[in-house]
Amino acid sequence: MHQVAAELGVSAKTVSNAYNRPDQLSADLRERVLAAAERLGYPGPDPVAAGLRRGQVGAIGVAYDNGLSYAFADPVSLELLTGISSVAEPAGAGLLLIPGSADPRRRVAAVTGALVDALIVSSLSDDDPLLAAAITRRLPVVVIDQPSPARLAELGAPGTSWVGIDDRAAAEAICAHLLDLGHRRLAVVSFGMHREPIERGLVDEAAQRSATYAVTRDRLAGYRAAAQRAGIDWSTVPVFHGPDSTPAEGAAGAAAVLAVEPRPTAVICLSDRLAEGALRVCAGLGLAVPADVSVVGFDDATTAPGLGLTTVAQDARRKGEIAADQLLAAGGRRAAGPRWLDTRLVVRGSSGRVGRV
Amino acid sequence: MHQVAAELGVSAKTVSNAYNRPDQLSADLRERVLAAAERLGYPGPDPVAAGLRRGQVGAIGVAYDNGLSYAFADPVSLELLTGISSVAEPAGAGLLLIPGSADPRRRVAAVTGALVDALIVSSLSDDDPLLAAAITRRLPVVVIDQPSPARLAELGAPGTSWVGIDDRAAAEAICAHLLDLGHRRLAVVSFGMHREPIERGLVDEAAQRSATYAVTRDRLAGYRAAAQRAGIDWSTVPVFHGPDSTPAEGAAGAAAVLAVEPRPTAVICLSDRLAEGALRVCAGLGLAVPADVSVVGFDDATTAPGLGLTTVAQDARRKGEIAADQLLAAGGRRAAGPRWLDTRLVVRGSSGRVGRV
DNA sequence: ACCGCCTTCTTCATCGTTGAAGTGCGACCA
DNA sequence: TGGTCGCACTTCAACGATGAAGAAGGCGGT
Repeated sequence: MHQVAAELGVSAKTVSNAYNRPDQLSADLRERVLAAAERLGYPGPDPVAAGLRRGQVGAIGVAYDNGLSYAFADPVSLELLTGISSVAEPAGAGLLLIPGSADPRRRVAAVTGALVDALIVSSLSDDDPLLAAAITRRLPVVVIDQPSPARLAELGAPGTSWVGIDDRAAAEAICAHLLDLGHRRLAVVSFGMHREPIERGLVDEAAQRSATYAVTRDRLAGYRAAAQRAGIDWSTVPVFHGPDSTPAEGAAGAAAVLAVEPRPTAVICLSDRLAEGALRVCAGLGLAVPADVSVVGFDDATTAPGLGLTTVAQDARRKGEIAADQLLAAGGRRAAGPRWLDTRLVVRGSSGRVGRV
Repeated sequence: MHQVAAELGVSAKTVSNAYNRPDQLSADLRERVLAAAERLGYPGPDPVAAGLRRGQVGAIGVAYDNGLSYAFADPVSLELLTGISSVAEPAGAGLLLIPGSADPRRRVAAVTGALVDALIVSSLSDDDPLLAAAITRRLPVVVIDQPSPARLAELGAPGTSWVGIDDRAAAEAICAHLLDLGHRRLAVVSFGMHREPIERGLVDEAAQRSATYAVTRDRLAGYRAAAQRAGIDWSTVPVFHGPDSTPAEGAAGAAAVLAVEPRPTAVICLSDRLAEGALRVCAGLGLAVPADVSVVGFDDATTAPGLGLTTVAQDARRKGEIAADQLLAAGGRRAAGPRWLDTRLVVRGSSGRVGRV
């Protein structure tokens, strides 16, 4: 920049203005500056330096629990991203997808070193150091889904907002739906309970309660509450747990719980992706849905209507929009209180009265 | 940072080292520095300033022709993103999704102002000013798909690499497949030809040739070449053109071309997403596929097997991997030559011999 | 003729770091 | 006992820009 300025015998500030404040100099001089820049191979003001000086960089960071390829594969997190970008994009803000890693140190370093004006963190376990790192940066932060607002309060993060749903109540509702249909032999297929993956398999109530993913914990608690209210002994309900929310895990889980005798009449999956795998397994076993087994999911993902899946709808896109709005409005300075979005039971063909029709 | 240094009576550099080079100071002092930082509310070294000083920021920018929500909706661009992140993420590099905009000035500004070490630009029209902006920045740049290497050479962008496929040859192959099956009455459903959307509708050969999206132009040229070689008068082939590559546009296009008399026996879609819409329309019209009409797509997207769609497979994920590799290896300093990936005809149930079986 | 104002540019200081090179000092070795 | 080494830290000088405030000149109004 100084070279260009020297070339024309003007000040560096004038070159700067040629790019950022065209009204601050004559059109003629501006032309000459731009021409000289071209000639000297000056690529224009360095955004990093400008960002330093201005104190903002025009980007929002997005950090996930899982890796990026997972984020791109999961319909719900795509909805989230879509929501975020639908607000950020018109505002001219970029989205920095922060690289994940199994190594907590690298995860933290990526958040610490991200060149962003604000952060959205999503779906972290209660003990994820990534959250602390985000808070330490003293940037506006919005947490989506988990950890829960309660946990945030514990961490003493006053500048941190939260958006999510009442997972427990939503889970209760869908379980109640099955109970209303007469189901008494339930089974659950769950996704991850802890950051450190524990063994795939059936887990007892104590383990369920100790899940460090709030969403997992709350949904399980919701199912349990509804079941117990209906007089079901929860210890007889097989709860299978795998690390991820993928159809493959859902298939593995469904296969495991459907092997239990007496066979459950309803399989409750913690997500639609798990349910997708469960439906596949039912088909493979020759079990009719819902005549032999009812299968329900969670999320009402884009795939759910096609699968005819009974599920709980939550508006992931809206979550993203709200989070981004939060950060862009008022520069995200003021943290809003926790924001609970509505959920809605969506009954489709995968759930029905117990027993052959 | 200086505050923390002053508090302890050490130099600023030592504080810096406490964060970045733990081996450069005693563990004891490091502890004290970190404690003092905590006490004073120092959030650790500012990544922007560090980025300025170091000359790199640990992020790769990704700029699209379309907006971000489109990128998240399209299976092929998701594959691309997955490929990019599968390489960038383990390397600890973030992905900055650069906001799109209908206004070219904003598009350009977003690229000019992005805090990144390198850029991946994808699917731009030949005349998109975004590309020039990317090149001007003198960062390593990889272009995916379009503009073509020829156009890049024209622009005189020596530091710019390219990854893509031979769209023309691939298009020729799938058209030849239909011709081999005996089809003589072809129709084409195309996505965008120019950045500035022109009216939806049928377009003649001159318009087809003048498309500024190289991919569109080349695929159309490929279909045409194969058809003409088989003695078909291309001017009799209805080519419908809509702005986007979505099932909705595919449906609109298919409806339009299937209304032409005599009705085409094969509908060639420029993408699997368009073909998805075309298949829906066929079903709606009561036309059996492939007995009444063959439908083919392009891309072999993740949705294609489920649709039973005959298509041309291209490895979008691999493109992303190569692009990211290119930029991370050797700091992307050296631009590699153009890199053509293979394509492969994938025959499924949506194409068959002409006429009722 | 004088004043004030606008336009157009300049000066100055600063944003917060970190590479490269330097200093002081105890330890180790012959 | 002198010399060399390595550790732990410091000094210096950028990295490249831009906000705030200031100065020169021209111009219109009274």
